[in-house]
Amino acid sequence: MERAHYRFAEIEEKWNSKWEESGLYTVLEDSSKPKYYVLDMFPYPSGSGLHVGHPLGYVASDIFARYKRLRGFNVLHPMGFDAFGLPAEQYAIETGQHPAVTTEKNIRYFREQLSRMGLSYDWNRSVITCDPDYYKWTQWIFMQLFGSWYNPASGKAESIDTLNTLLDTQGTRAFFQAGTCDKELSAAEWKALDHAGQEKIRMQFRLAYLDHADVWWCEALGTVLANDEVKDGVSERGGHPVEKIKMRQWFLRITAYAQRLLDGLDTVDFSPSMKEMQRNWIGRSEGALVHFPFAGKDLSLEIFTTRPDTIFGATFMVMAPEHPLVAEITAPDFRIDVEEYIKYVKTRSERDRQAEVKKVTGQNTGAFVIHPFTGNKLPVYIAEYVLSGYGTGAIMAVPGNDERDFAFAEKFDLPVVQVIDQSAYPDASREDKVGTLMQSDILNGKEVKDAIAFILHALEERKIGKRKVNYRMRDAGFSRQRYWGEPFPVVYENGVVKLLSEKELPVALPEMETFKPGGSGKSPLAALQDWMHYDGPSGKGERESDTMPGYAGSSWYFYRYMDVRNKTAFAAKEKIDYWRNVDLYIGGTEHAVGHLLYSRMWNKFLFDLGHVAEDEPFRKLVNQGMIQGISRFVYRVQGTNTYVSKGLKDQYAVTDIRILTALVDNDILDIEGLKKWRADFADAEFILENGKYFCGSEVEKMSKTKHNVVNPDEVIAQYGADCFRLYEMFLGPLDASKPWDTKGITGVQGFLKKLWRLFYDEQGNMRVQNDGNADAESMKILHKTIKKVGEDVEKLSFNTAVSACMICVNTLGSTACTQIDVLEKVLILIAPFAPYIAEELWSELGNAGSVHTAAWPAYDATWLVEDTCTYPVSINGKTRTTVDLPLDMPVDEIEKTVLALDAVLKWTEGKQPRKVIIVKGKIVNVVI
RNA sequence: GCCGAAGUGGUGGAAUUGGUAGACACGCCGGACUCAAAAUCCGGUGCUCUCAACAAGCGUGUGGGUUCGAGUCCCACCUUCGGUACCA
Repeated sequence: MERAHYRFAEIEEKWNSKWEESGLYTVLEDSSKPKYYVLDMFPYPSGSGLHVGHPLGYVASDIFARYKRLRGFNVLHPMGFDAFGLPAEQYAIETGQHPAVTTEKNIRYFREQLSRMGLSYDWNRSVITCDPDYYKWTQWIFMQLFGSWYNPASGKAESIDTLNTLLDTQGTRAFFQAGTCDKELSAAEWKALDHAGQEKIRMQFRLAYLDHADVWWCEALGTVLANDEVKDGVSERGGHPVEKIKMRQWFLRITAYAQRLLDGLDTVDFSPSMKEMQRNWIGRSEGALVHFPFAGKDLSLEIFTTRPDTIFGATFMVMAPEHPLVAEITAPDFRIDVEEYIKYVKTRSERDRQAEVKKVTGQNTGAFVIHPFTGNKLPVYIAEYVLSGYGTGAIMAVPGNDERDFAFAEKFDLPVVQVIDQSAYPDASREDKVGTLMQSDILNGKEVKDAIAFILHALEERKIGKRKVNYRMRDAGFSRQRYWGEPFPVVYENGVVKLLSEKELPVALPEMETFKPGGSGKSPLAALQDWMHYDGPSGKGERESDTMPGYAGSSWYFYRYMDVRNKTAFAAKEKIDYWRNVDLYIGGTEHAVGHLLYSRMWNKFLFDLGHVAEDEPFRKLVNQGMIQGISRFVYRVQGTNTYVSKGLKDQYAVTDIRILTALVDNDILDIEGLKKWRADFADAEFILENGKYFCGSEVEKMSKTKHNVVNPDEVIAQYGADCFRLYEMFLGPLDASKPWDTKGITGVQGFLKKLWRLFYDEQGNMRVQNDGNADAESMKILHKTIKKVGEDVEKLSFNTAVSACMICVNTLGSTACTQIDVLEKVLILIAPFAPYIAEELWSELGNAGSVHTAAWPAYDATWLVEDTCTYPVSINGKTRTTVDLPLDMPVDEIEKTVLALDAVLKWTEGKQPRKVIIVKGKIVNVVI
């Protein structure tokens, strides 16, 4: 191989196959080394392949994994594919290609792309969620969830058997009182129930259970739609009307874990903002349940409020339009209007209902409730701003202390009563919990905090209501009316659900010709009558036609990596005991409240049952930012095929048109390229500036339709994987979103060339020697860099680490350092970032082993000491001069020297300074 | 709307976490090498006034505040991005 130039293509191909042959990244359990588990959020293998945004996190985790290996850890660093999902199914409906086929093709392409990047995954441990050997265990975990309940007494999940024992001996009374069961039964009454009746009660406890819930139904498309597929109240495809309908569906009782999910956040290393998002999502609030009896009926309205102190300010009630009592309590004269309003609400998304605060809608039901303290009659309304899923689906409206209630009262001309005197708090808003109660009978004169405590006591004493901790989070919907997901391992016998036996796992997804919906909102599977009808070891009945959602397979995959081929368990106990949990998890913030909460819940559940070793799955979480694309625009003069350069576009009426980003270099358009790109530009005319056409640009999400996608394959082909990796990191901090502009890559390319040049001269002769004479400047920069890069990598501040490497190589170039000890250490520092070139040069120095199994160098602090220091001298905050002083000069000595400087005397005009500010032994400011 | 984040030169970003703003790169300008180009190397580059230098002034989204000192802390606002429960 010619040595004069850095030939990345040859080097990378050579080492890629050598590493694979030698199994360099194969990892086994090894109790002699500390373990470290570095995990990437696995990708959904979409049809368009990877773009330059995907590898950001993968490169970062790879650098960290390599660094940890150099530090002596046994590192588990796997990768797999989250392969079930909606896009593959939609593609199948459109093209008739089986999702399994397209998914497999996509995965192959993803793997090929990933393998070029020099990522040190142990591919032997790869998982694919749509593989029956994998989803067998997803189904198995579902069976455990179905067979378990959350025992509030022990604070953890237990087998449903312990619930049966409790019910047999005590009935449901205690659960009824706690609000977790809707029937109050004695032990005898419970025992008297038939199987179906008992199962109905047990359903209220199981961690995976059946219930009814809304889905978006589109009559015209004959299918259930995802929220994403509904825009502005109509289907995104075709613009057909949609409405919400109720369907029987599976749920996971994640709310049982609400408090533990909240508490667990204190034990993990997530960013404060990530914890905040999860806390807000869980949304714990302390308040009260209060019963307001309906006038003239033997019924009461149960409401939840966080402000029981304002109960005397309640002037009306608002129920969610979906509230089960609405039909029953509506007065005859109001029935038509109420039904009309409910129909309107059915077309509204939950987000719209909350988002449009300016638009106040609602409807009087004609019913009244009796205020339990005053005996006043209060009208009852329904309104979309009250959601059925939160609290009890009904509120007492206190317009004096709630903005939305106030807006509602104004619109419907309802009374507003001020019950809190906030005059002592002029800056407080209407909703702040401060002030003194007034017009509130027994609460008058009390501060809000005391009033809350007092009224809670009064409510409980009079049996009108009780304290209640409420969570905003709802149970997780676990059914999808889709084909491309895990089938449920259940059978319905006369409408009563029952698990299949473990021996029948996996319940394979049956083959299908077409993937069209199964009619009346059912999944495509409903059309497979042979499959739907079950007659096997577990009895006779109907199967479940719904499948599990995307998050089922992704909620536990990190355990399967520990023991991918296990046939008898999702992972062997001893492997889980070795690897325990994920030490560093890297992925996007978009999963903050979805995937990260579900997988934490599954983990806690598996932990309760003794299947895993740790209560939390992820010790440390780092969120990488999104890499955006730069969209380029040309400006067409309206009604012509003439395009005007950006600087002149204001003189015309123009339409902005996105063009292929690759056709633009440094804002200047390649006109010939554009003409060839698309036929409609073939005979376009251009109005130029200084003989050039300047394009506009905008930073946006990378997507095919915006023509701004940059494919890593092309970048790697042109610059090499090492260069690509370095540039991904050099772009900016890991957690920031930033646009990709390939132009800047020449900077890191130059760095790699300079690195090469440290080892080979222009004739290709090796320059490195072993004469033991590195000059002081080389030693200083080396040890400074070891310290800096080590600290930066620990902080995952890879952009600054790369900068430090650049400075180091530049400096060693100018000192003409050829000393082997120095250069070997530099190679180890660079190895995690640019594994190929480091390996090549390392082996060229005559090393037998791999640079990736070397030891991270230690720095020698004696080389980091400076003899003098430049002190800035500021006077009244402005830097007036600087002075060089020895580092070991005592502080009072420094002070004397500085105060004697001409520049200082000039500014103080001989006066004694008022104050001398010294920070870390430096005089930074002299105040006159 | 609600929850979370970000805003620093022409561009990506750095800043010891309250102490010399603009490290390191890209781009641009000038120079060397070359018949020429590419590549490479050297120098310059926040803005304003100035032929230029010195000096000065202004500068971290906007408006206030705290401080000897604010990109960093506090208050209000603007813009952009992520999530908002069936996209993954």
